[in-house]
Amino acid sequence: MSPRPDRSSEAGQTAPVSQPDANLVKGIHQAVATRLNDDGVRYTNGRRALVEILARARQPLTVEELRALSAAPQSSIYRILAVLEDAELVHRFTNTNSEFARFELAEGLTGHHHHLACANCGTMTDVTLPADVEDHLDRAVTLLAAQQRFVVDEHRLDIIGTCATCADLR
Amino acid sequence: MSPRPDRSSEAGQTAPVSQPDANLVKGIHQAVATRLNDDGVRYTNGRRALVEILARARQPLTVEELRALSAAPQSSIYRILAVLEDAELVHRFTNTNSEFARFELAEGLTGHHHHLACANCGTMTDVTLPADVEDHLDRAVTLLAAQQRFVVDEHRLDIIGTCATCADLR
DNA sequence: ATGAGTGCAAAGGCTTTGCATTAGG
DNA sequence: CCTAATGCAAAGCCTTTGCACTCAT
Repeated sequence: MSPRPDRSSEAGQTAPVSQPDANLVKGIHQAVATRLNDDGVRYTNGRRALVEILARARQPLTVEELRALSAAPQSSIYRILAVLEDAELVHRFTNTNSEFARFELAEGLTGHHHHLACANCGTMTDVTLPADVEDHLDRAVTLLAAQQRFVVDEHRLDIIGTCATCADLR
Repeated sequence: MSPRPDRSSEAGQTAPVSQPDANLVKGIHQAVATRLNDDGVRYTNGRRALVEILARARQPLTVEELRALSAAPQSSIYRILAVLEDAELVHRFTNTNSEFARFELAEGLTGHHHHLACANCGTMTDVTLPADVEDHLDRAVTLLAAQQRFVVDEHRLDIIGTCATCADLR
């Protein structure tokens, strides 16, 4: 009668921090700096370091994963994430599997995308739908919502299944 | 620097338990009974009562909302939900807003649908996309995933915005 | 009778917060 | 200098669990 998936074993493959992509990352830092500055909030080393990690990741990360990559204590990580979330620079959510929270840079910084979520190892990777599909979907969603006088702000699509790595391990 | 939305005030409008729809509900009980029986699990009064509430709701409910509608103690609610989740009769997830968990009957019982999630009051309501849009999306998703050797199991689409009630209150 | 199910209260585990210290402008 | 930011440890809060009791078969 397993109540909830075991959290400790759920990390799956280690969190990837891929190749530099220096220009893109630099641009993100710039945007974050500007935004925080406008908000009268300091862009300190600790905050810059976390943004760097999030910018290089190709996927939303958990606090545990961030901790493994960041040297900052948990409380600081949570606090920095809260600051960035308030500034709408970071998006926080929890996977369908209802494990712990995951964090990613806001779409304003990374562009609109969706997630491939592996039901086995829990990892998520970013994906982008073809523009025409996205348009089609967007129009349908707006129309549908309007019927209920619901004003659409955004949509989030998660694709759940089994990732290649987990499939290979079987 | 609001870290997380305040949980206590988030209930929003009270959880709706709409008109009977007796036949549909009866069918759901039937399906649940069969499934649990196959699993060698008893369909007790407490469990039946919870399923009844979920079946009548037009939306995923939190434990707090279930509690308000159910008379059973929290621990039993959580335990019953865990049993139903294990039997794949209930789906558990947490809203983008990262509040507490929400529960709904599995799509096997209710049919495939998506959610209109109000960013203000936190309530969610079920919606269905036109079949052609759903098809278009489904094909694109499968294709996209295949490129990464990701095997799609299902997809979940949440539409975030402001519900009519909250819009009126402004 | 006998094991599954239920209730209560206590424990767990991710997340938040108070307070003293450090660092940024 | 002076306020914002950080670190540590303690507290919070949703959720889970141990144990005794009850109910269904």
